[in-house]
Amino acid sequence: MALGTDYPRQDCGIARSLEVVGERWTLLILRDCFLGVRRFSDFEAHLDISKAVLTARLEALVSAGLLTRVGRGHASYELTPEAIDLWPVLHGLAQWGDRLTSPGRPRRTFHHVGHGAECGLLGGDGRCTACGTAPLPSDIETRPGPGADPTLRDDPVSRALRAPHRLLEPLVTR
Amino acid sequence: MALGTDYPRQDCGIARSLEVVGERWTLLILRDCFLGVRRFSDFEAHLDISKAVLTARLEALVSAGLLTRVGRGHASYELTPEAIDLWPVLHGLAQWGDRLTSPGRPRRTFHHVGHGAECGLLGGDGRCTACGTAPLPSDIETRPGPGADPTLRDDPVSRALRAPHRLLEPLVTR
DNA sequence: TCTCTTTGGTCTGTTGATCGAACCAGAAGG
DNA sequence: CCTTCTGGTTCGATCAACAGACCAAAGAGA
Repeated sequence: MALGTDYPRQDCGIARSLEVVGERWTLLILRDCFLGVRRFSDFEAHLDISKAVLTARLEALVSAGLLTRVGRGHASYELTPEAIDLWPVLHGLAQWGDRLTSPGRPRRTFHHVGHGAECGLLGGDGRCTACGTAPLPSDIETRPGPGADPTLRDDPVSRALRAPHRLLEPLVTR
Repeated sequence: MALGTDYPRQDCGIARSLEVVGERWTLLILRDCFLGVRRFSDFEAHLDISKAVLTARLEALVSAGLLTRVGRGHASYELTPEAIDLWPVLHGLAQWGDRLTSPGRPRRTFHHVGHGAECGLLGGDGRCTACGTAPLPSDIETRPGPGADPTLRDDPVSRALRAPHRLLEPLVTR
Protein backbone atom coordinates (compact mmCIF):
# COMPACT_ATOMS: atom_id res chain seq x y z
CA MET A 1 0.00 0.00 0.00
CA ALA A 2 1.55 3.25 -1.10
CA LEU A 3 2.35 5.94 1.43
CA GLY A 4 -0.39 8.47 2.00
CA THR A 5 -3.15 6.07 1.03
CA ASP A 6 -3.61 3.99 4.15
CA TYR A 7 -4.88 4.55 7.67
CA PRO A 8 -2.76 2.17 9.72
CA ARG A 9 -4.07 3.19 13.12
CA GLN A 10 -7.78 3.19 12.35
CA ASP A 11 -9.44 0.01 13.65
CA CYS A 12 -12.43 0.29 11.36
CA GLY A 13 -13.93 -1.37 8.31
CA ILE A 14 -14.39 1.96 6.55
CA ALA A 15 -10.67 2.65 6.82
CA ARG A 16 -9.90 -0.85 5.47
CA SER A 17 -12.24 -0.19 2.51
CA LEU A 18 -10.72 3.18 1.77
CA GLU A 19 -7.24 1.71 1.69
CA VAL A 20 -8.40 -0.34 -1.30
CA VAL A 21 -10.89 1.94 -3.07
CA GLY A 22 -10.29 5.35 -1.49
CA GLU A 23 -7.72 6.80 -3.87
CA ARG A 24 -8.61 9.30 -6.53
CA TRP A 25 -10.09 7.62 -9.67
CA THR A 26 -10.39 4.14 -8.12
CA LEU A 27 -14.16 4.15 -7.60
CA LEU A 28 -14.73 5.64 -11.05
CA ILE A 29 -12.67 2.82 -12.57
CA LEU A 30 -14.84 0.29 -10.74
CA ARG A 31 -17.97 2.13 -11.86
CA ASP A 32 -16.78 1.79 -15.44
CA CYS A 33 -16.19 -1.92 -14.90
CA PHE A 34 -19.82 -2.32 -13.80
CA LEU A 35 -20.86 -0.42 -16.94
CA GLY A 36 -18.96 -2.95 -19.07
CA VAL A 37 -15.63 -1.25 -19.73
CA ARG A 38 -12.86 -3.85 -20.00
CA ARG A 39 -9.89 -2.40 -21.87
CA PHE A 40 -7.13 0.02 -20.99
CA SER A 41 -7.85 2.33 -23.91
CA ASP A 42 -11.54 2.50 -23.07
CA PHE A 43 -10.87 3.47 -19.45
CA GLU A 44 -8.47 6.07 -20.77
CA ALA A 45 -11.00 7.46 -23.25
CA HIS A 46 -13.86 7.61 -20.75
CA LEU A 47 -11.99 8.95 -17.70
CA ASP A 48 -9.72 11.95 -18.16
CA ILE A 49 -6.90 10.21 -16.35
CA SER A 50 -3.19 10.03 -17.08
CA LYS A 51 -1.92 6.70 -18.33
CA ALA A 52 0.57 6.44 -15.47
CA VAL A 53 -2.15 6.78 -12.85
CA LEU A 54 -4.47 4.41 -14.71
CA THR A 55 -1.70 1.80 -14.85
CA ALA A 56 -1.03 2.18 -11.13
CA ARG A 57 -4.73 1.93 -10.20
CA LEU A 58 -5.37 -1.15 -12.35
CA GLU A 59 -2.33 -2.87 -10.85
CA ALA A 60 -3.45 -2.00 -7.32
CA LEU A 61 -6.97 -3.30 -7.98
CA VAL A 62 -5.60 -6.54 -9.42
CA SER A 63 -3.29 -7.10 -6.48
CA ALA A 64 -6.13 -6.27 -4.04
CA GLY A 65 -8.16 -9.04 -5.68
CA LEU A 66 -10.88 -6.78 -7.08
CA LEU A 67 -9.94 -7.16 -10.75
CA THR A 68 -8.52 -10.06 -12.70
CA ARG A 69 -6.39 -9.46 -15.74
CA VAL A 70 -7.50 -11.79 -18.52
CA GLY A 71 -5.08 -12.62 -21.33
CA ARG A 72 -1.48 -11.66 -21.93
CA GLY A 73 -0.62 -8.62 -24.04
CA HIS A 74 -3.70 -6.54 -24.76
CA ALA A 75 -5.50 -7.74 -21.68
CA SER A 76 -8.98 -7.11 -20.40
CA TYR A 77 -9.88 -6.42 -16.78
CA GLU A 78 -12.84 -8.12 -15.12
CA LEU A 79 -14.51 -7.67 -11.74
CA THR A 80 -14.07 -10.38 -9.12
CA PRO A 81 -16.94 -11.39 -6.81
CA GLU A 82 -15.43 -9.23 -4.05
CA ALA A 83 -15.67 -6.20 -6.31
CA ILE A 84 -19.21 -7.07 -7.39
CA ASP A 85 -20.06 -7.04 -3.68
CA LEU A 86 -19.32 -3.32 -3.72
CA TRP A 87 -22.33 -2.63 -5.94
CA PRO A 88 -24.62 -1.40 -3.15
CA VAL A 89 -22.01 1.17 -2.10
CA LEU A 90 -21.51 2.45 -5.65
CA HIS A 91 -25.25 2.63 -6.26
CA GLY A 92 -25.72 4.46 -2.97
CA LEU A 93 -23.05 6.99 -3.88
CA ALA A 94 -24.60 7.56 -7.31
CA GLN A 95 -28.04 8.13 -5.78
CA TRP A 96 -26.72 10.42 -3.06
CA GLY A 97 -24.66 12.51 -5.48
CA ASP A 98 -27.61 12.87 -7.85
CA ARG A 99 -30.00 13.79 -5.03
CA LEU A 100 -27.54 16.38 -3.75
CA THR A 101 -26.67 18.08 -7.02
CA SER A 102 -29.54 17.32 -9.39
CA PRO A 103 -32.65 16.57 -7.31
CA GLY A 104 -35.41 14.81 -9.22
CA ARG A 105 -33.26 14.53 -12.32
CA PRO A 106 -30.79 11.63 -11.92
CA ARG A 107 -27.98 11.47 -14.49
CA ARG A 108 -28.41 7.72 -14.88
CA THR A 109 -31.18 5.31 -13.92
CA PHE A 110 -31.02 1.64 -13.00
CA HIS A 111 -33.80 -0.84 -13.65
CA HIS A 112 -34.51 -4.36 -12.43
CA VAL A 113 -34.88 -6.74 -15.37
CA GLY A 114 -35.92 -10.31 -14.70
CA HIS A 115 -35.71 -12.85 -17.50
CA GLY A 116 -35.89 -10.42 -20.36
CA ALA A 117 -38.81 -8.37 -19.05
CA GLU A 118 -38.37 -5.17 -17.08
CA CYS A 119 -39.61 -5.27 -13.50
CA GLY A 120 -39.13 -1.73 -12.13
CA LEU A 121 -36.90 1.22 -11.33
CA LEU A 122 -34.31 0.93 -8.56
CA GLY A 123 -34.89 3.28 -5.63
CA GLY A 124 -32.46 5.02 -3.33
CA ASP A 125 -32.07 1.93 -1.15
CA GLY A 126 -31.03 -0.27 -4.10
CA ARG A 127 -34.35 -2.10 -4.13
CA CYS A 128 -36.71 -2.47 -7.04
CA THR A 129 -39.67 -0.14 -6.57
CA ALA A 130 -41.93 -2.74 -8.20
CA CYS A 131 -41.03 -6.07 -6.59
CA GLY A 132 -39.14 -4.90 -3.47
CA THR A 133 -36.09 -7.13 -3.90
CA ALA A 134 -32.48 -5.91 -4.12
CA PRO A 135 -31.37 -7.30 -7.51
CA LEU A 136 -27.85 -8.47 -8.33
CA PRO A 137 -25.90 -6.31 -10.82
CA SER A 138 -26.38 -8.96 -13.48
CA ASP A 139 -30.14 -8.34 -13.29
CA ILE A 140 -29.84 -4.57 -13.62
CA GLU A 141 -30.09 -2.48 -16.79
CA THR A 142 -28.86 1.10 -16.91
CA ARG A 143 -29.88 4.04 -19.11
CA PRO A 144 -29.10 7.74 -19.23
CA GLY A 145 -31.50 9.59 -16.93
CA PRO A 146 -33.27 12.94 -17.32
CA GLY A 147 -30.32 14.77 -15.73
CA ALA A 148 -27.75 13.42 -18.20
CA ASP A 149 -25.77 15.92 -20.27
CA PRO A 150 -25.13 14.36 -23.68
CA THR A 151 -22.95 17.27 -24.80
CA LEU A 152 -20.32 16.77 -22.11
CA ARG A 153 -18.21 14.16 -23.86
CA ASP A 154 -18.12 12.18 -27.06
CA ASP A 155 -15.82 9.21 -26.66
CA PRO A 156 -16.71 5.67 -27.81
CA VAL A 157 -17.60 4.56 -24.28
CA SER A 158 -19.95 7.48 -23.67
CA ARG A 159 -21.60 6.87 -27.06
CA ALA A 160 -22.14 3.19 -26.29
CA LEU A 161 -23.64 4.10 -22.91
CA ARG A 162 -26.35 6.25 -24.47
CA ALA A 163 -28.22 3.03 -25.26
CA PRO A 164 -29.69 0.84 -22.49
CA HIS A 165 -27.10 -1.63 -21.28
CA ARG A 166 -27.06 -4.46 -18.76
CA LEU A 167 -24.46 -4.16 -16.00
CA LEU A 168 -21.34 -6.35 -16.26
CA GLU A 169 -21.98 -7.10 -19.96
CA PRO A 170 -18.92 -6.03 -21.99
CA LEU A 171 -19.49 -2.78 -23.88
CA VAL A 172 -18.97 -2.79 -27.65
CA THR A 173 -17.09 0.39 -28.47
CA ARG A 174 -16.26 -0.11 -32.10
CA MET B 1 -13.28 22.87 -5.00
CA ALA B 2 -9.54 22.50 -4.91
CA LEU B 3 -7.68 21.36 -7.98
CA GLY B 4 -7.09 17.64 -8.21
CA THR B 5 -10.21 16.81 -6.25
CA ASP B 6 -12.96 17.14 -8.80
CA TYR B 7 -13.99 15.31 -11.95
CA PRO B 8 -15.40 18.08 -14.13
CA ARG B 9 -16.05 15.98 -17.22
CA GLN B 10 -17.73 13.00 -15.56
CA ASP B 11 -21.52 13.20 -15.97
CA CYS B 12 -22.23 10.88 -13.07
CA GLY B 13 -23.62 10.96 -9.54
CA ILE B 14 -20.67 9.00 -8.19
CA ALA B 15 -18.28 11.67 -9.46
CA ARG B 16 -20.42 14.39 -7.88
CA SER B 17 -20.36 12.50 -4.56
CA LEU B 18 -16.61 12.01 -4.67
CA GLU B 19 -16.06 15.71 -5.25
CA VAL B 20 -17.61 16.26 -1.83
CA VAL B 21 -16.55 13.22 0.18
CA GLY B 22 -13.81 11.62 -1.95
CA GLU B 23 -10.75 13.28 -0.50
CA ARG B 24 -8.45 11.56 1.94
CA TRP B 25 -9.81 11.67 5.54
CA THR B 26 -13.23 13.12 4.61
CA LEU B 27 -15.24 9.93 5.02
CA LEU B 28 -13.46 9.10 8.27
CA ILE B 29 -14.37 12.54 9.60
CA LEU B 30 -18.02 11.88 8.74
CA ARG B 31 -17.81 8.44 10.33
CA ASP B 32 -16.60 10.10 13.53
CA CYS B 33 -19.51 12.53 13.36
CA PHE B 34 -21.95 9.59 13.25
CA LEU B 35 -20.12 8.13 16.25
CA GLY B 36 -20.73 11.35 18.16
CA VAL B 37 -17.48 13.28 17.75
CA ARG B 38 -18.16 17.02 17.67
CA ARG B 39 -14.99 18.93 18.56
CA PHE B 40 -11.81 19.79 16.69
CA SER B 41 -9.56 18.33 19.34
CA ASP B 42 -11.48 15.06 19.43
CA PHE B 43 -11.22 14.60 15.66
CA GLU B 44 -7.55 15.34 15.98
CA ALA B 45 -7.05 12.84 18.78
CA HIS B 46 -8.99 10.05 17.08
CA LEU B 47 -7.70 10.44 13.52
CA ASP B 48 -3.95 10.75 12.98
CA ILE B 49 -4.41 13.79 10.79
CA SER B 50 -2.49 17.05 10.59
CA LYS B 51 -4.28 20.09 11.92
CA ALA B 52 -3.95 21.89 8.60
CA VAL B 53 -5.72 19.10 6.72
CA LEU B 54 -8.39 18.75 9.42
CA THR B 55 -9.09 22.48 9.22
CA ALA B 56 -9.38 22.32 5.44
CA ARG B 57 -11.68 19.30 5.51
CA LEU B 58 -14.02 20.72 8.14
CA GLU B 59 -14.27 23.97 6.18
CA ALA B 60 -14.99 22.09 2.95
CA LEU B 61 -17.69 19.99 4.63
CA VAL B 62 -19.32 23.08 6.12
CA SER B 63 -19.33 24.88 2.79
CA ALA B 64 -20.69 21.77 1.05
CA GLY B 65 -23.59 21.81 3.48
CA LEU B 66 -22.75 18.52 5.20
CA LEU B 67 -21.69 20.00 8.55
CA THR B 68 -22.89 23.01 10.46
CA ARG B 69 -20.58 24.86 12.76
CA VAL B 70 -22.37 25.59 16.02
CA GLY B 71 -21.16 28.43 18.23
CA ARG B 72 -18.40 30.96 17.79
CA GLY B 73 -14.95 30.29 19.21
CA HIS B 74 -14.61 26.72 20.38
CA ALA B 75 -17.25 25.46 18.03
CA SER B 76 -18.78 22.05 17.55
CA TYR B 77 -19.57 20.47 14.21
CA GLU B 78 -22.89 18.72 13.57
CA LEU B 79 -24.18 16.64 10.68
CA THR B 80 -26.86 18.13 8.43
CA PRO B 81 -29.72 16.00 7.05
CA GLU B 82 -27.84 15.69 3.75
CA ALA B 83 -24.90 14.13 5.56
CA ILE B 84 -27.15 11.84 7.59
CA ASP B 85 -28.47 10.61 4.21
CA LEU B 86 -25.00 9.22 3.60
CA TRP B 87 -25.40 6.64 6.37
CA PRO B 88 -26.23 3.69 4.08
CA VAL B 89 -23.04 4.30 2.10
CA LEU B 90 -20.86 4.49 5.21
CA HIS B 91 -22.45 1.39 6.69
CA GLY B 92 -21.98 -0.45 3.39
CA LEU B 93 -18.32 0.51 3.27
CA ALA B 94 -17.79 -0.62 6.87
CA GLN B 95 -19.43 -3.98 6.17
CA TRP B 96 -17.54 -4.50 2.92
CA GLY B 97 -14.18 -3.63 4.45
CA ASP B 98 -14.79 -5.93 7.41
CA ARG B 99 -15.94 -8.80 5.18
CA LEU B 100 -12.87 -8.35 2.97
CA THR B 101 -10.21 -8.11 5.65
CA SER B 102 -11.73 -9.75 8.75
CA PRO B 103 -14.42 -12.19 7.61
CA GLY B 104 -16.81 -13.26 10.35
CA ARG B 105 -15.18 -10.90 12.85
CA PRO B 106 -16.42 -7.34 12.25
CA ARG B 107 -14.52 -4.59 14.04
CA ARG B 108 -17.74 -2.84 15.04
CA THR B 109 -21.36 -3.94 15.11
CA PHE B 110 -24.55 -1.93 14.70
CA HIS B 111 -27.85 -2.78 16.33
CA HIS B 112 -31.40 -1.63 15.81
CA VAL B 113 -32.84 -0.24 19.04
CA GLY B 114 -36.48 0.77 19.12
CA HIS B 115 -37.79 2.71 22.11
CA GLY B 116 -35.16 1.62 24.58
CA ALA B 117 -35.28 -2.08 23.79
CA GLU B 118 -32.87 -3.73 21.34
CA CYS B 119 -34.48 -5.21 18.23
CA GLY B 120 -31.66 -6.92 16.31
CA LEU B 121 -28.27 -6.80 14.58
CA LEU B 122 -27.88 -4.84 11.33
CA GLY B 123 -26.96 -7.03 8.35
CA GLY B 124 -24.86 -6.28 5.29
CA ASP B 125 -27.75 -4.55 3.53
CA GLY B 126 -28.30 -2.09 6.39
CA ARG B 127 -31.50 -3.85 7.50
CA CYS B 128 -32.28 -5.18 10.92
CA THR B 129 -31.97 -8.98 10.89
CA ALA B 130 -34.87 -9.20 13.35
CA CYS B 131 -37.55 -6.85 12.03
CA GLY B 132 -36.41 -6.35 8.42
CA THR B 133 -36.58 -2.56 8.39
CA ALA B 134 -33.71 -0.21 7.56
CA PRO B 135 -33.46 1.93 10.72
CA LEU B 136 -32.43 5.57 10.80
CA PRO B 137 -29.06 6.34 12.41
CA SER B 138 -30.83 7.76 15.45
CA ASP B 139 -32.29 4.28 16.11
CA ILE B 140 -28.92 2.51 15.84
CA GLU B 141 -26.56 1.60 18.65
CA THR B 142 -22.93 0.68 17.98
CA ARG B 143 -20.49 -1.49 19.96
CA PRO B 144 -17.00 -2.85 19.38
CA GLY B 145 -17.24 -6.16 17.51
CA PRO B 146 -15.28 -9.39 17.87
CA GLY B 147 -12.65 -8.17 15.37
CA ALA B 148 -11.86 -4.98 17.29
CA ASP B 149 -8.29 -4.42 18.45
CA PRO B 150 -8.41 -2.56 21.80
CA THR B 151 -4.62 -2.21 21.93
CA LEU B 152 -4.38 -0.13 18.75
CA ARG B 153 -5.03 3.28 20.27
CA ASP B 154 -5.82 4.88 23.59
CA ASP B 155 -7.22 8.35 23.03
CA PRO B 156 -10.33 9.68 24.84
CA VAL B 157 -12.56 9.07 21.81
CA SER B 158 -11.48 5.46 21.43
CA ARG B 159 -11.98 4.89 25.15
CA ALA B 160 -15.50 6.34 25.06
CA LEU B 161 -16.35 4.16 22.06
CA ARG B 162 -15.55 0.95 23.92
CA ALA B 163 -18.96 1.26 25.58
CA PRO B 164 -22.20 0.87 23.58
CA HIS B 165 -23.23 4.19 22.10
CA ARG B 166 -26.17 5.46 20.08
CA LEU B 167 -25.29 7.07 16.74
CA LEU B 168 -25.44 10.88 16.54
CA GLU B 169 -25.48 11.24 20.33
CA PRO B 170 -22.54 13.45 21.40
CA LEU B 171 -19.67 11.46 22.89
CA VAL B 172 -18.50 12.39 26.37
CA THR B 173 -14.71 12.34 26.28
CA ARG B 174 -13.82 13.76 29.64
C1' DT C 1 6.55 -13.10 -44.09
C1' DC C 2 7.22 -8.14 -43.78
C1' DT C 3 5.39 -3.74 -42.81
C1' DC C 4 2.17 -0.52 -40.56
C1' DT C 5 -0.99 0.79 -37.06
C1' DT C 6 -2.88 0.33 -32.60
C1' DT C 7 -2.55 -0.87 -27.89
C1' DG C 8 -0.81 -0.75 -23.51
C1' DG C 9 2.05 0.90 -21.33
C1' DT C 10 6.91 3.72 -19.18
C1' DC C 11 9.55 7.99 -18.27
C1' DT C 12 10.14 12.89 -17.16
C1' DG C 13 9.56 17.50 -15.50
C1' DT C 14 6.17 20.35 -13.27
C1' DT C 15 2.46 21.30 -10.28
C1' DG C 16 -0.42 20.43 -6.43
C1' DA C 17 -1.55 17.93 -1.94
C1' DT C 18 -0.07 16.07 2.51
C1' DC C 19 2.85 15.84 6.33
C1' DG C 20 5.02 17.00 10.91
C1' DA C 21 6.39 20.53 13.71
C1' DA C 22 6.51 25.05 15.45
C1' DC C 23 3.98 29.01 16.48
C1' DC C 24 -0.01 31.95 18.00
C1' DA C 25 -4.61 34.37 19.14
C1' DG C 26 -8.75 34.04 21.48
C1' DA C 27 -11.76 31.52 24.87
C1' DA C 28 -12.47 29.39 29.28
C1' DG C 29 -11.36 28.86 33.95
C1' DG C 30 -9.69 30.47 38.24
C1' DC D 1 -5.91 39.66 35.65
C1' DC D 2 -3.29 35.56 34.80
C1' DT D 3 -2.88 30.85 33.10
C1' DT D 4 -4.09 27.04 30.42
C1' DC D 5 -6.33 24.95 26.72
C1' DT D 6 -8.46 24.98 22.25
C1' DG D 7 -8.57 25.75 17.65
C1' DG D 8 -6.37 26.94 14.58
C1' DT D 9 -2.16 29.18 10.93
C1' DT D 10 2.40 29.02 8.87
C1' DC D 11 6.44 26.79 7.04
C1' DG D 12 9.59 23.66 4.73
C1' DA D 13 9.99 19.02 3.15
C1' DT D 14 8.04 15.04 1.00
C1' DC D 15 4.81 12.54 -1.77
C1' DA D 16 1.31 11.96 -5.46
C1' DA D 17 -1.00 13.60 -9.87
C1' DC D 18 -0.69 15.51 -14.28
C1' DA D 19 0.37 16.29 -19.31
C1' DG D 20 3.07 14.96 -22.78
C1' DA D 21 6.79 12.47 -25.10
C1' DC D 22 8.42 8.12 -25.98
C1' DC D 23 8.50 2.96 -26.82
C1' DA D 24 7.90 -2.30 -27.23
C1' DA D 25 4.84 -5.76 -28.37
C1' DA D 26 0.40 -7.32 -30.49
C1' DG D 27 -2.55 -7.45 -34.32
C1' DA D 28 -3.97 -6.34 -39.17
C1' DG D 29 -3.14 -6.11 -43.97
C1' DA D 30 -0.49 -7.04 -48.22
